Amino acid sequence: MLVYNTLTRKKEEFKPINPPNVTMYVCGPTVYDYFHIGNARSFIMADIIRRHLIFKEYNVTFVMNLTDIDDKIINKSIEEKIDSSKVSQKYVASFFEDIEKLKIKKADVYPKATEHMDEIISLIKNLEEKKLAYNSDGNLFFRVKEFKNYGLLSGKNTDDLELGSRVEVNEQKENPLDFSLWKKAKAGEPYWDSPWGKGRPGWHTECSAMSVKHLGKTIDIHAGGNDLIFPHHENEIAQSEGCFESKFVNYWMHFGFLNFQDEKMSKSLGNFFTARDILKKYSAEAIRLFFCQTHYSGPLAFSEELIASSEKGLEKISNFVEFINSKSSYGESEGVECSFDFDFFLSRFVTAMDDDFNTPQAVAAIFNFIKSANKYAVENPKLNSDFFVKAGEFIQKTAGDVLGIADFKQTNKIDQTLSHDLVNLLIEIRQKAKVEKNYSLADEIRDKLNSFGISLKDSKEGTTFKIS
RNA sequence: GGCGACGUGGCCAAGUGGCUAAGGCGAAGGUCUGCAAAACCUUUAUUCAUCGGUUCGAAUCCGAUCGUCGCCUCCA
Repeated sequence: MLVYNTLTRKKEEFKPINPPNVTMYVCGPTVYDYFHIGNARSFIMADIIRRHLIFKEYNVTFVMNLTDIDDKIINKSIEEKIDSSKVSQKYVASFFEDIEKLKIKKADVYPKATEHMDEIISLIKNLEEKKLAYNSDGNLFFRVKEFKNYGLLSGKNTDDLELGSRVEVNEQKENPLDFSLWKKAKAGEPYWDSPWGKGRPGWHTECSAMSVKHLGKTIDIHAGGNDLIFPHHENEIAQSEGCFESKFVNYWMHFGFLNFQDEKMSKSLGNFFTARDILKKYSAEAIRLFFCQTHYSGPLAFSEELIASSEKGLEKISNFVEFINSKSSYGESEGVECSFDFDFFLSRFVTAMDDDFNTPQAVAAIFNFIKSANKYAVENPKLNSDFFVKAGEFIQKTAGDVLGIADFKQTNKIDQTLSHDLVNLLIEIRQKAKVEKNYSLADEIRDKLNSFGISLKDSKEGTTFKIS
């Protein structure tokens, strides 16, 4: 398996520290608002990477942090005149609702910053003892100049950064590049007690502290959006490696942005759609397929038309699932032996995913499979059920388990409900009407069913239906 | 100013030195059907922003030009 590593700017052979175990940490949301569809891209692609590692029989421990204390949360609590913990609770709850709707597997742990104050404080204390951090009137800062590898991940050198005009000027800092580890509480702000007085952790500190606590000093994969490379991940490396004196992360993975109208979708620009709003119009599977059709690392332009076209593409998969479903349960056990080469298509899919999670190629492998399997079934009308069972397994493994854009098992269950028997009964009655050339009755049955969202489809082998 | 990504058919998007340049949407034709809808099948880039260069051979490597975007401040 090859994985592109931001740190080395190359694709590298993936070698976990402790195979078959893999430790994976993904930067989660700051819970001050609903997350937008651009955030969803990162969460979904991280989910797919994890699912593929599981498919490859790795034992993955997946951690996603929830930043539940920070300036934006405090601002929101002031705006809405409620306690900051109420703000974070509300958006933690909505976060879980949304990721469930997006068919994202739950992480093994969702550590919260506010529940790891001891770990955060001891990390900062350690840095202070090593002179990598200094206290400036109750605020703790990291001394960037003392950390040799600073800038390695983002490809920046400290001299260039100093020349940049955008570096924040803060009288309390020895150097404008130094970043905040602990913020002294202002009047009215939430606070935790520390050796330096009342305050709260800086943004970066929590990830270092929680990653080591739940996954260990050195982890296999740390992932997040492109915009986290600098300064967030750069600062995490400085803190963690400064504190523990061992390598923090072996593979750094970063997701490209979702753009809208030629600009990065972001809260601050206001050009965003929340994931929950998009979910009102489009299925989770269509959203996931839309993201899979572009490689995770590149930019992706968002528009409703594009999601709509993915929704259409998805129909090709769900039609195929329905087709094999209708055959696998009733299929003949004594038909023609199948000679279809399932392994060829499965290996194309796996090869694509093994090459730095190339989901566009993996999706192409699925569509190629469907096209060939359809053709094969047309050319070999008396196939035994073996073919359809294997086709179902193929879809379940690839589109189901790994990409999360189809669920063969679930559809299969629905097939066996009473409502299906009832619809089939109506189809039988309609068939009799058709034989008697009573087309007005036949059409009436079809139209009525259609008005309930059940569309009938006549073909040579009989009538099938689809519930929308 | 520093660093980085990108420019492939009507739209989206893989491919990064050599078989016929994946796949999806759209479009056109066909099969099926009492009609219809759906489904399925077939077709749809001698060409990869432009101009040079390297090479037996380049969308793929090198250089220049044009254009787009991102990071350097909170951001997935």
